[in-house]
Amino acid sequence: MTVTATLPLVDDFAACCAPVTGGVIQAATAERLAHVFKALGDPSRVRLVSLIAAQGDEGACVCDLTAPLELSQPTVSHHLKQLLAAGLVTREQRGKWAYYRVVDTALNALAGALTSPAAGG
Amino acid sequence: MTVTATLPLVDDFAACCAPVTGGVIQAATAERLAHVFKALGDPSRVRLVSLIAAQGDEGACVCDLTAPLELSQPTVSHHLKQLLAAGLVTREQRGKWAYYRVVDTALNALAGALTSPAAGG
DNA sequence: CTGATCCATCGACGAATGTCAATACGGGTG
DNA sequence: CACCCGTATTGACATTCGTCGATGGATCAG
Repeated sequence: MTVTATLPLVDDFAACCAPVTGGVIQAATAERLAHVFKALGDPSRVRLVSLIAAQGDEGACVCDLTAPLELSQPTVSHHLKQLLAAGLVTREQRGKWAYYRVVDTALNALAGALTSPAAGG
Repeated sequence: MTVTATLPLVDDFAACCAPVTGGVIQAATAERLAHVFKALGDPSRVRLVSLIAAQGDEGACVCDLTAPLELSQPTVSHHLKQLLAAGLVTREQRGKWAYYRVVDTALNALAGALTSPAAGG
């Protein structure tokens, strides 16, 4: 695994934090990264992440998310499912409500896949 | 606009670096962010960015990109167009060839939209 | 000018996506 | 038990997307 790139896009994204910039990434890695990016590739889902993040540890239930997005409840559930599959949020059933929380480490890992390896080599 | 979020997703992505975590983002901001994320939401384009980044300042021409991706030349051009529209790469016509380069600042800004405001806020 | 090379655009096609209304599931409440 | 409420799933639909082959435009070699 030669390291010649000046860029980012971790070579082993799933393996956490990824020292990034490991030259050209593998096809499988690209697929995993693209899956996460695609989850953020819709305005509604970006807003969803922002709204959920704004609730912090408390989490946000679906009923709080439909109004600000002006979307139907099934559509919101659909988007949440994709964010969940991408590992960007977690789901916890508390009584009758489902609470979603943002996975900060996932966002940080994603950011790490984008930025240079701190030029530290 | 109250600032209560613990999260990211810059409130003014286009305005650079974005102090991020400015509470809930605007719909327009979400749209711009989603547009960029969507550009990275395809495995081929993620690999493309990685391949181009590996060429550094020299840049990469299309002819060097079709083989590793095992895609037709029109398809690669199509993907490059999207990356260009998202501001993730630049295009420079040098003689007969078109050279693409990665825009590091765009990747950094995107990463900034994902990470917390350094917990300093 | 003729031909070859690099690249972008066009047209087409199957597949995936975002959205909704309707429905089903599961947990509280009476 | 029956009923309501919050959520997920299903089915449908128009739109977008990823891909290719064919074509066109621009540049370099003869």
